[in-house]
Amino acid sequence: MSAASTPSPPSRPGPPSPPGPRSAATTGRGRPPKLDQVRTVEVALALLDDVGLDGLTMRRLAEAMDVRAGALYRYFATKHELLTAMAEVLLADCLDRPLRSPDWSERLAELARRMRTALLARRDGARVYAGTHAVGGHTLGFADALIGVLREAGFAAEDAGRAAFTVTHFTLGHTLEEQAARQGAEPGPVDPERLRAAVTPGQYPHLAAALPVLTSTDFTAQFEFGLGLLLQGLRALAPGTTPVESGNTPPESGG
Amino acid sequence: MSAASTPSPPSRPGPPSPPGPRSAATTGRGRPPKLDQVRTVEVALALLDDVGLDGLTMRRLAEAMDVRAGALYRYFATKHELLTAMAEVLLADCLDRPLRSPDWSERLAELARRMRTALLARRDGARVYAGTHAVGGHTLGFADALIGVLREAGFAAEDAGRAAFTVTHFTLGHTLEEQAARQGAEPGPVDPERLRAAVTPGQYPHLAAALPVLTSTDFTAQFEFGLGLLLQGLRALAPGTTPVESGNTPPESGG
DNA sequence: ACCTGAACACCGTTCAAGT
DNA sequence: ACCTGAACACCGTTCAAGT
Repeated sequence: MSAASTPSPPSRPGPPSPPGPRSAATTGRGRPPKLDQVRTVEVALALLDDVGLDGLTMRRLAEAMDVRAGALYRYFATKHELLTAMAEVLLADCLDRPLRSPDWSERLAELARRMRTALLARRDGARVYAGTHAVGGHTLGFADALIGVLREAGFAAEDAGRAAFTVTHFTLGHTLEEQAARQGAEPGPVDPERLRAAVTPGQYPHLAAALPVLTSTDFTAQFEFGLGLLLQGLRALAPGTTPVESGNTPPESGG
Repeated sequence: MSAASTPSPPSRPGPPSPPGPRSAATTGRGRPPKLDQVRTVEVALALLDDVGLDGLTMRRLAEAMDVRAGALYRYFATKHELLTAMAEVLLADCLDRPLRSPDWSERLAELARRMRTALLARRDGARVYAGTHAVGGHTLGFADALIGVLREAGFAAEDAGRAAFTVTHFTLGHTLEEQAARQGAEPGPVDPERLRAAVTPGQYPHLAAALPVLTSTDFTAQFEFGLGLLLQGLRALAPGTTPVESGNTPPESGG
């Protein structure tokens, strides 16, 4: 809602693509198109929630939009391009409200939590995100915010970039596993059952000892633990860490 | 090679599966089968390197084994089950040599590095691993080793389990992105080019400042940075950290 | 016991032709 | 300009029938 920018420019640069459909009427002549990029992505995301990534086909999406499958290819050159547009929208709400905490590590944590929440909000969201490389406004804006928090904390651009990668990769890996565990991993029976059966205490003593936490469904606690480790490591690495009191104004007050 | 254990027991427990093919001759009567689980997984991994995960179909695998596609279903109930067996073999070499370092955090790092190396060793290895939930000997053994290192360092089983998850999720997320970046993300042009084009310094000042590291191809440095953050966080959390000297014997010398 | 042949119910993608 | 109809070249999976 509100002032969310469109996920990608309407006219694609590549020569093999058709003229360039906008999100609404193009010329004003003739009847309005039944399809457009924005609505197609919306319907695709709704369908994703219904049938999952493996069930999301161009034919089913076309049916949901009351159109033949071939018509979709006027707006997305490939299914992968559609998935990329979907991934872009997944992150749409991550920056819709300000980061209030004065503590940079808390602001960083908040961004990571928002990313996890955004991916969890739709069925197979993490898989969609992992399978694409969106470079739209939401994705780039999120990455910019992540690096921005770190640079304002005094990190050099290089370390800030690396740390942002680390946080993103951990969040993606965690959410991928969480989402797989939450819905029984596509086919077959539930995971903890198989794990319990496979872990023979004699062969895997440490695994057996940790079995309660390994089969726990408190994924938030798991995520916070990992995030805490990363933040702890970052704090130890942070430049100019005056141990306590003050130290709130960023070194560059440019932005 | 050597004494690598078979990835999974030959007879499957589920009632809807056929009798139970072993890896070689079953009765000794009749001509030997053209297929078996172990060889099928080997050929599938070789085919994966050739054609990638998206090109790996049951029909192509069957062709590579000089058999019709239907025959594969005597050994694997679904394609997903085959992929799970492949994922299991991916980690086969992770524990084939001892962890020599006396420093627990270095042993943990070594395990994470071996996991990354194992996933990178085959095309789309990280995607195969992420898409499955193997519970075979190699996967469980690796998890047991990870938790074991942490418990020997004095961590309680619960924290050890959570930390093992964190390391695994980071490694998976990183390797997924690394492997995607290494081969131009399936279709389309290379990523850094699109990223450079999309990052307008005015809109994304922090992204622009970090662009060199974001488009760097030194993935090992990136991985080591993230791993270092995690280890730093773990060291700060480690119980009974006698700063230097001795402290090598695990709290329980049972196993 | 193990595999073939043939089918079922789908896929993503292309493109002439209609309107 | 936008969509349909119809096809192309595939998929995963099942299962009677052969040997």
